[in-house]
Order: sequence, then structure tokens, then C-alpha cells
Amino acid sequence: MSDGPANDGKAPKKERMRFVSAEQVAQLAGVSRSAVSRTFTPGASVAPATREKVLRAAQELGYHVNDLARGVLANQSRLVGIVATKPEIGFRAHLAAALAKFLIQRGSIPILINTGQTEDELLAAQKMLIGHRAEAIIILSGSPPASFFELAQRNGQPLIVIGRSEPDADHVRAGNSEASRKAATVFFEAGRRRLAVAGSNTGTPSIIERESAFLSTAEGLGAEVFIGRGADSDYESGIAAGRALFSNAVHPDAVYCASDQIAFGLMDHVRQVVKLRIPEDVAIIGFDDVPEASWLSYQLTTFRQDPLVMAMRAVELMERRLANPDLPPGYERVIPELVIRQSFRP
Amino acid sequence: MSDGPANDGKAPKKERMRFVSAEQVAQLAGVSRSAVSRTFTPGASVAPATREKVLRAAQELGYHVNDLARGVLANQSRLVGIVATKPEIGFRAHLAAALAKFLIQRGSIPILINTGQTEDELLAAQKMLIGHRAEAIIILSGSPPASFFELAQRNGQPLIVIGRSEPDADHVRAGNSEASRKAATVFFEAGRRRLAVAGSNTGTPSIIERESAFLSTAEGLGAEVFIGRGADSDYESGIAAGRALFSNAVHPDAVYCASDQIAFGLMDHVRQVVKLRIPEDVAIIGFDDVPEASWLSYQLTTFRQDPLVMAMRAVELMERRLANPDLPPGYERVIPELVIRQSFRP
DNA sequence: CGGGCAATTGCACGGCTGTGCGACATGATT
DNA sequence: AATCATGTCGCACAGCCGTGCAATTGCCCG
Repeated sequence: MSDGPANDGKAPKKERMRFVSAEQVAQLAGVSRSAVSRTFTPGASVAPATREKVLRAAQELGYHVNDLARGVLANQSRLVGIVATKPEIGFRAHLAAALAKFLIQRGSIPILINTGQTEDELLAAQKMLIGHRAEAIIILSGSPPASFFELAQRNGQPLIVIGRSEPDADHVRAGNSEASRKAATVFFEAGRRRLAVAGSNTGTPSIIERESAFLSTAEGLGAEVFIGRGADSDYESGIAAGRALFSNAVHPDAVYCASDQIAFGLMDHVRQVVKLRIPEDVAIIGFDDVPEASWLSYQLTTFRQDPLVMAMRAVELMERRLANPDLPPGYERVIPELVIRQSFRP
Repeated sequence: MSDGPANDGKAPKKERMRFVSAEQVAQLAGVSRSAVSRTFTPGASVAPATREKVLRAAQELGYHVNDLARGVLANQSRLVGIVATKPEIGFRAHLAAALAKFLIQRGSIPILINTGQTEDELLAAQKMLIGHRAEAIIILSGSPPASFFELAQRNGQPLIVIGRSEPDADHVRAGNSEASRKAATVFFEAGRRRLAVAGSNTGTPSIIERESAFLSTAEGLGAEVFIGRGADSDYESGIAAGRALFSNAVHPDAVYCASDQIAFGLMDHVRQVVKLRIPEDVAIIGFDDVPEASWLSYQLTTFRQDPLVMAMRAVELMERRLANPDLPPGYERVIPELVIRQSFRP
């Protein structure tokens, strides 16, 4: 009297529903499984009539090739890891979104790894990517330990680094030094003589590069230089930097901020707390040109870093590497353009 | 005289490097492949000595289980799709990041699908998720067509919807109506009588819900009501709404904005273009409490919607559904709390 | 020292797929 | 009409893995 697969006792039907398999389609269409496989393989040899039968059966059953199994066989998963800390903030958010879009366009599957900076977390993320046979890993931020590179290398997973100069790996980054030198120069040429940089104590390589290039140029020009730093490179750090730079009697008359987020915090502090005018009393230049930079409250003059361009370059590097793993490391440098708004006009 | 696998002629070594397989580990360790498999399967029966040998060999070769193949066998991929349009903007960015974090914590692989709103794009994304046998799909935004739900249903992929009431699917959303009624009420109780809502023409269900609940409550209280809308629900839309609401001689003295982004645009327009004071001339309430809301330039009174809480609820719903696919649809409603800042004080 | 029991191990299968190769049908050609 | 080339199809294998089952080992105790 039992019907079906004897659902006896407790067992709450553990087995997940199975997707339709090629075997079932073959059966319904009255052909062999090979015919089904060939129907969905471009360039394979199938008679139009058979193809038609298979497609009809597939349609009826709602069949779709199992890309996982296909990947196991073909030794390619199409999975690509995007590794970032705080991927919801500022420029990184735009970069991650752009990467996801381009990766999907080329038929890859973007995996978003939102990880902390601790070595354990990174290692766990990497294990996951290796386990799933990710074809490549794109790193957006931070400074992964050497072991990260080594492990990826060993498993044949190309690593693309964005925003950091990594001589042994493919990388794409902005021309931080050029931009920072230019910032110091335009400030100086506009008659500003007390130049400051607002950076971060826990700076990423990009931040550090911007700080130091600006400082050395400013000093070279003979200007008085100031440094203010916050804990990170976000809004609060901008406030902290502003506090450090504007608590003395003599303060800078121009501040170069290592990120737009820092600039926003610093501008708010300068205007609302210190009660100085921008740009009359203090000129500001930022970096990134996130959408907020054009908001009326900020009108920030800043270096434009196009996330679409950088993401595309990164994907191109990845494709190049996948096509030929033995190529020497390549790098793309995107030169940022200074977008002039109200916070400083040369 | 040929060495190696006869690299004859053009063929540029197409074959991708293969990862280490269990077979190779078995060979090196001098055991059967089963022993290797058991070593990496918790709870399987392996002698400590064998286990040790296997682990040593695996370490030396850099072996890691192929989760793809494991997934094919066990009929579970651990892949979870996160579908969003413009995942880099505002609240959605925080939601997407939080989801990625929680999914990783529970051992799932978050796939970020950055898609447009056209039906074709959504269908392509879904095909991809079906092909890779994603275990569940979390939708952050927009209004997918009915076919989307149908196709997912048919393939046994649970669908979790965030920010939209979807009676036939698991969903988690904010208490938009309660919040919006409260907004109208506190405005009124503070003596404001010309109440406006700033919304969007292409509103998501959340936006629409907020608009209408505010409007009906405001009318019920006997206040004069205004409506201003922009094309989307971002900063520019806030400017547009501000233009619509403040171009006549008689203008609102309190505006409820359907999102923080709208509020920022509207506040900037009101202060910088219309030259009114906030909150003296115009009181503002927003929705979301993104970090920018606490910036000194805005100090926005707004309804707090915690992305961490919403993401966690969504993941819980997903787990529940995966554990028991036959459950009736569940939903979680998160009640937003009004965070008081300078733009309006009850 | 032998027997029984538990632990461990290897074999083989199952879960999906793509594809080389031989078998077959079919149309065209001499 | 016989033969050949061509296009299709199915079989079987390969590519990874987990696991049931039976065989083997090792150990303990009588």
C-alpha cells in the first residue's frame, strides 16, 4: 500500500530536487544522450531533425546544461573571484560593480569575496576559490601576504591586482605619482604656499604613493608642508586629518586629499567647525571622482579615476593571461585627469 | 629526439594547467583514491596513519578537493546568486556587501549579478544561474517579470526577495508604511502643515509604498500635500524633486524623502539654490540611514534600515527554505527606527 | 594459539557531462 | 546498379568526486 519511495518514519525528504539531466531529455526525445549533448555544443554534428526533437524535449522539461559538470570535464569553471575589503565604500564599490558587469559580459561568473584584512580570512577565501577552481582572482584592495601570491601561483590561478604595483603579477593602477605631482604644482602655481596632504595611517599602497609624491614635490617647490592622517581613508579619517591640520594658529591654505572620502570629511570639518571658506581660505583637491564629488555641497576638484576603464583593463589583462599563462606580467596604468570644480580652480 | 608531449607545430599549448587530483595524491601516498577522499570527508573511517600519509602527500602537492565535482555528485553547488541593478549605489551597496559576507560565513559562494532592468538581461543572468546550479537567488531590487519567478520555481531554485512584498516568495522588507505614517505624524505634530513627499517616477515597490503611505496619512491629518518626483531615486532625482516642489511661491515646510539619496539632492537644492534654511524653513526626513546621512553637511534625520539585519534575515530565510522546500513562503519585516539629527527634530 | 569482532581499505558504481571512433544510412557519382 | 564520400548516431571512455559493500587486516580474549 505504500506509494512512492517509501517515505517511512522520520526522514524529512532530505534529497534536494534534482535538475533535469541530459539523460531525461534524451529519453523523451527518443535519442541518445550524445545527441542531446551535441545539440547544445556549438559546432557539433547533429541532423536538423534530431536537433529539433531535442530542443523540443528540452523546452518541455526545462532543461539547461549543467555547467558545473561541463566545467569539471573541460577543466574550466568560468568562475572569477573578486576579493575586496569593504566593497560597499566609495571607489571600490564602483570598481566591484564594473568588474561584475564586464565579467558577466564575457561569460564569466563573478564571485564577490567580502573579506577582512586578517591573514586567516584571506586564506579561507583563497581556499574557497581554489576548491571551486576559480579561473582567476582579481584583488581590489589591501596588501595580501606573500603566501597568497604563492598559493595562487602554485594552483595556476592568475592574479590580477588593482590599485597596487605588484611587479610579479598582472596589475592595473592609476598614475598616482603623476597626479600627486600635478596637484602640488597647480597649488603652487596658484600662489598657495602652505601645502598639506591628508592621508591615512593604515594606507594602502595607492594612498602611500599619493602622499609621498605630493610631499616630495611640494618640498621641492619650496613650499611649507603639512601632513594630517586619519585611521583609515574614509570620511571619519578626513575629519581627523582636518582636526590635525587646522588646530594650530598657522594652517595650510591648500590640502590634497588621498581619496574623495577623506576630502569630504575634511571639507565638512573645515567649513562647519573651523569656519573657513573653500576655496578662498583653503583649496582642496581630492582623488577618485566618485559621484558625491559633484554634489552641490562639495563641488570637489578631484582626479578622475574611471572605474569602468580600470575594470575593463583588468578584465583584458585577465583574458590575456588565460590565453597565454607564460606571458611576462603585464600592467596597465591609467592616467587620472583633473576635474575642475569649485573647491579649487587653477 | 622529441621530448615531452610532442609540441609539434602551431598548437600553443591550449590545455589549461590541471589542478592536482585525488588520484595523484593517492599515488604519492601509496594508498587508494578512496582513502584520500575519506581523509577529506568529515566523519569517514580512516586509520590515523593513513590519514597522516595522505595529508602529507596532499600538502606536498598542494591538493584541494574539487568542490565542483563534489557538488555535481552531491547535487549541491553552494552557489548563491545576488541579483541587483546598480549595486554600487547607496543602500544596495551595503546590502550586497553584507549578503556576501554572511553567505561566505555559512560556506556559500556569493555570485554578484550586476544586471540592467531589461527582461533580456535578467533572463540571461538567470540562465547563467540555472546552468551553474545555483542553490538560491537573492534579489535586491527592481521588479523581475513573472517569468523570472516561474523559471526559478520550475528549477527548484528558492527565490529570496528583499525590499518588496512578494506574497508567493520568501521576502524580507522594511516596514515602509509604518515609517511613512510616522514621518507624516511627527511633521504634523511639530506644527508643519505643508507636507511634501519626494519620490520617483520609476519607483521600486518600496518607494511607491513610502510615497502613498505618507500621502494618505498627511491628507488624513488635514495637511496640505505636495508631490515631487525625479526620474530615479538617486541624488539627481532629489534635485529634480526639489525643483518641482520649490518653484512656486507657496512651498512645503517639510519634505519626506523616499531615500537618503533623494534627500541629499533635495537638501542641496533647497539650501544652495532656493536659499532656504534646514530645518527652520524646511524640515527633512529621509530613509535608509546610509553613512552619508550622518555627514556634517547633511545631518539627516532618517529612518534607519540596517543592512546587516536585513541581510541576515534574508540568509536565514534562505537556509530555512533549503532545509525544507515545502514550507509556505515566509517573510520578515524589519521596523525602521527614526534617527534624529539636525534636518528635523520632533 | 585460534576465533571473533571491529576497524580499515579497495573495488566498483553513480552522478553529470564532452568527444573520439566505428557503424550506419543516405545521397551522389561513375 | 555498385561504390564512394559524407553526414549522423550511439557506444564507450574520460574527467572529477563520495560511498556502499565486501574483503582484508589487526587486535583482543578465551
